[in-house]
Amino acid sequence: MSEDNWSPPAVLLAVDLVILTLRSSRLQVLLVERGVDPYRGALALPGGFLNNAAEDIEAAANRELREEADLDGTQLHLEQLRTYGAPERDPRGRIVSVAYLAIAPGLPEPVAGSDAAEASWRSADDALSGVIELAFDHRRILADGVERARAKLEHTALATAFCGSTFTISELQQVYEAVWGVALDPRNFYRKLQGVEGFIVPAGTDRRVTKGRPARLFRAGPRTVLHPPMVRPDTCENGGEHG
Amino acid sequence: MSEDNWSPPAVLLAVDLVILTLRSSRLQVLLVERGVDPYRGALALPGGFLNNAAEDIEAAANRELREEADLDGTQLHLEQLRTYGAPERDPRGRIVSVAYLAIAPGLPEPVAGSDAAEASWRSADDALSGVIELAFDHRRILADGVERARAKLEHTALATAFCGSTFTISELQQVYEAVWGVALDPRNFYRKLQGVEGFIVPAGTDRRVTKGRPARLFRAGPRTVLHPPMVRPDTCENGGEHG
DNA sequence: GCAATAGTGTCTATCAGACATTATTTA
DNA sequence: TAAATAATGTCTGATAGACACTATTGC
Repeated sequence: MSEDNWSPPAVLLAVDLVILTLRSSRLQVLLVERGVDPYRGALALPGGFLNNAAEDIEAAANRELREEADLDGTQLHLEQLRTYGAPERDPRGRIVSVAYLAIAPGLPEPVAGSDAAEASWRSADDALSGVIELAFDHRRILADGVERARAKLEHTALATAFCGSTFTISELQQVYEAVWGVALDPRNFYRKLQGVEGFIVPAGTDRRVTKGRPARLFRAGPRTVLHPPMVRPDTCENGGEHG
Repeated sequence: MSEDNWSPPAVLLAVDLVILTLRSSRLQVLLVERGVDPYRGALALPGGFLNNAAEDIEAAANRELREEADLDGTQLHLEQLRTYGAPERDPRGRIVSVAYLAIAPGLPEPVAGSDAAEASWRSADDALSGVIELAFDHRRILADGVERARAKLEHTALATAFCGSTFTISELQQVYEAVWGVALDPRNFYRKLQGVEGFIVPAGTDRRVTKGRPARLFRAGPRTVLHPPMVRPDTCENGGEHG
């Protein structure tokens, strides 16, 4: 089965980042314009190769987050998503990419002139539907990232990662509505949220003033796993309905 | 930031398999005894390097499934679990491993003399608790695999992958009980299962004869996503953690 | 005052959890 | 007959979904 002088093949390892945020109540993803072939000029997920053979993969993800998006990985949610390694996924050769999912609070457009000058926030829906074309298999990676975020909103407190350190309940509702792509009843949402102990905790007596009555401010609570979960409304998916 | 003659470092890519099954109503995992250094003689997850630079990663997982476990990947559930790439995880050098999770129906002990002669089913609990020591970071990989299986039982039809082509409702209940490590009420379980349309469908008029009244046989239905989900009983968990 | 948003209450269908009962087999 | 397991039924507390109402701001 194995020859005497067989030795395992080496591959190039890259990381790609699905960085999601909420801007103007829409789910957006950070994309960069490629400056080199292949796919020069096309949009792609931020990412790059390991710096050296000793660099940890998650450290590489944090480094790309800083270099390409000007974001601090210690301040936002970052988790490994999945590894993509089809032999033909990159025309340059055998490149295996470990994708990471990052969730950031709403941020301004990356500043021109910075390291992240080529990066810009784009509509996640446009990228998913193909209105915006992505290089390589990045559309698939994005789809997996968005689906991961959707699923984790249900049973973890991930939604707070889309918000600043303090937020109102309606801001949190906008996160759920934008990521899930559904409309939620504010009153039921309010009641449900208050019922899950430790999900959100009051943040002092400050209020957020906009147009109507000022809203109370909260911050993320100690609970990360939601019990019972938030329920995503039936979007008549999959094999059917229910009994 | 990048030197002119910089080139990305290469790494060795391996796959590791978390193969779970149910034997005697216990969750078990397939482990192999290592015949070579490092960790010679210790138990480890089945796995190995890519055969060549053109081999697809999932194909490599299927190949290892066949070579090391004598299992046919097309007949059982196989999904990518996670990638492990800490620089020091393997004393031989920089080896990045893509772990896969496989779920198999209850099977006999691998036959001595076959390619899988070194493999044997072991208690998943023993391996998780440290009673059985595993090589490398394989205990962590196993823990992630078991947790993935536990979570997926809740909102997918994965449980049927632990059973043969036909099964009884109580057999399916044993899957949930063994993987979750809880006791479930047979009557509520029965009612719940029948209520989720498309999860399981009757398989003819045959019955499974054991001791008491013969049980109806079912097979997996078309539905893969459970709506509403099966609910894992409160095991007074959480305060904070995440992966 | 009006418009707008925040926050609370109430009803109801559904469902999970507890537990009783009947049915069908082997020994 | 008893023992064992399968299958069905009933009650109850919790809750998701629908929707009406009150509260507090800016204009």
